[in-house]
Amino acid sequence: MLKEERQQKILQILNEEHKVIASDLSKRLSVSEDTIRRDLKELDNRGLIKRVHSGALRIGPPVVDFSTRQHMFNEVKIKLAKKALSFIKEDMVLLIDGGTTNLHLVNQLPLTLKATVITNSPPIAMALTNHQHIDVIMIGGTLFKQSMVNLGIDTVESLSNMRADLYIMGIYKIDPYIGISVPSLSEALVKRKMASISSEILGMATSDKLSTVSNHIVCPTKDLTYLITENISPNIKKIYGSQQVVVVD
Amino acid sequence: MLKEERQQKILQILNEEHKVIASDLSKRLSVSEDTIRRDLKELDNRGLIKRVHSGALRIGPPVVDFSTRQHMFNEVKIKLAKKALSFIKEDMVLLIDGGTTNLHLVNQLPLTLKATVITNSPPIAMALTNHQHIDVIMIGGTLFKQSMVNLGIDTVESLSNMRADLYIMGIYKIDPYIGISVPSLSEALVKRKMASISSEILGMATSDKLSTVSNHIVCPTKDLTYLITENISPNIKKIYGSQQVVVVD
DNA sequence: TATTATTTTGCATGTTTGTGCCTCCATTTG
DNA sequence: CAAATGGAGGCACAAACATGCAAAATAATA
Repeated sequence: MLKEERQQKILQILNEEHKVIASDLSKRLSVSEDTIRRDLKELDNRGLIKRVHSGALRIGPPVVDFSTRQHMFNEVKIKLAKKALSFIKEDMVLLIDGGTTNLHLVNQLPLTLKATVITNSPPIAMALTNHQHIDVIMIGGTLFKQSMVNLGIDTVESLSNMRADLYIMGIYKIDPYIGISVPSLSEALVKRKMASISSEILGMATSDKLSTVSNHIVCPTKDLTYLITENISPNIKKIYGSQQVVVVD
Repeated sequence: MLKEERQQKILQILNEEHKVIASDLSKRLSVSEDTIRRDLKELDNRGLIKRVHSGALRIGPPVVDFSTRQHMFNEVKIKLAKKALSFIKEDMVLLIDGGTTNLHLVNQLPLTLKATVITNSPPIAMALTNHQHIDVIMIGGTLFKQSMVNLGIDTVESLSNMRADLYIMGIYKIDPYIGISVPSLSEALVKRKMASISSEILGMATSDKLSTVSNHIVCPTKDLTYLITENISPNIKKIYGSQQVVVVD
C-alpha cells in the first residue's frame, strides 16, 4: 500500500471515528508504528489533523456523504480529484455542481486555499464548512434530491449574474460522438448556463461514465477544456484530442 | 481515552454544569484523581477554567457553536418540535430558516407528509432527502458558515417571488421588550423579508433564548403568531399574550 | 529493459510523556 | 482541636516519541 493511499485512509478513518490511536492504526494498516507516527506528523504539518500524544484528533466536524454511491469507485475518484487539484489556483472563482466525484474533489481541497466557490449543491457547500478562506455562494432553486442539486428557472437566472474562472462539471455520461448527457432537461439547462459563464470547464469521469449507451438527454454545451479520466479506453485521447485529456493510471 | 480528549470532555462538562468536582470527574472519566488534578491545573494555566478547592469553575458564559448546539438541549428541542408539528398541515408551504431547533423540527416531520419547504439553510434541505412528498426549494445567497444559512441581497431578492403559509423562524434571542434579535445585519434583513411574505410566523425558543441580555441586532419583524417555549418563565404568557404562547412542560 | 537515484520503511537507541501510587503538607469540617 | 479531605511533589514504570542508519521499495533515467 502506497504512502499517499495510507494517509488518505487515515484521514478517512479519522473522519468517521473522530480520534485515532497510533498503535491501533499500525495493526489496521499493517505497517510499523514508526511509519504511522511519521504519517501523523506529516498530516499535522499540512494542517489536516491535530497530532496528540499517542494518536491524533480530527480537526473539524465530519464530512457528510449523501448517498451510498459515494463509496463506489472511491479510490479512483480520489485519484481523479487529486489530479484535478493541479488545475485549481489561488484566488480562483470556482463553479462546482453536483456529483460524488466533485464532492471528493472538494474534500481534497487544502484547508489553506483562498478561493470563491459557487455551487448549486448543498452537500458541496456543507463540505466547505471548515475552509476558512473559501467564500461559498449558493445558487438556489428547486432541490433535485436524486443528485442533490438545485435546478430550475431561478437557478439559471441567478447564474446570469455570475462569472467563474473554472467550472468543475459533474459528469453522468460522456460519449465521444454524442457528447455529455444528463438524466433530465432541467439539469441540462443549468449545466449549459454554467458552461456559458465560465472561462474553462473541467470534467472528471470514472470508467463507468464512458459507456457509449446513453438514455439521457444530451447536454448541449461547448467542449470540455480538460477531461480527467481513467486509463481504460486507450483510444479516448484520439477521440477527444490528446492535449485536453489527462489520463490517470 | 486520550488526554486531550479527556480534557475536552472536562471542558464540555464544565460548559454545561458550571462547576465540576475532581473526585466526581475521576469516576466519570475512569482515571485517578491525580490525573484529574493535573488536567485541571493545566486547563487553569491555559486560562480555560478557574481552579478552586476540590474542583473547578467555568470562566465565562457557556460557549455554543453550531456542532455542539446541535446536541445541546436535545430533549427539550425535540419536545418543542413535536409541539410545533401540530401547526403543520397537509399541503402547506413552509418557510424554514436556519437554527438547530428548526433542524430538529425537520427531522421530526413524518415521512408521509405532503408539503413544500422553502429554506435558505443547506442542512435543512439535506435533512429532507428522504421525504418523498416534500418539495424543497432552496434560496441561494452567500453561505454564512457560522449558522449555515444563505444570506445577502440575492437571498432577499429570491424571496420576493415567494409566498408561504407558515414561517418557522429560528430564534437566537427573544426578549419581551426588545423583541427578537439576531447576531448580524444580513440575517436581520433576510428574516424581515421572510416574515413579510408569510401568513403566519412560528418561533420555538428554549430557555436559554429568553435571556434579557442581548448584544445582537434587533430584527424588526412583526409579532410572532405562535411562540412555543419551555415552562421556565411563568410570566411569559402575560407579556406576550396567552393566546399565542404554547408552553411545554 | 536494466541501472541508478530517491524515497520510504523498519529497527535499535536513548529520551520524553502520561499515569498511578505514595508521602507529606494544607485546608476544610465536625 | 482532631479527623478527614484535597493538593503538591517525588518516584517508578510503561507507553509513546525522535533520531540515526541500513535495507527495501519506488521512481527516474538511460
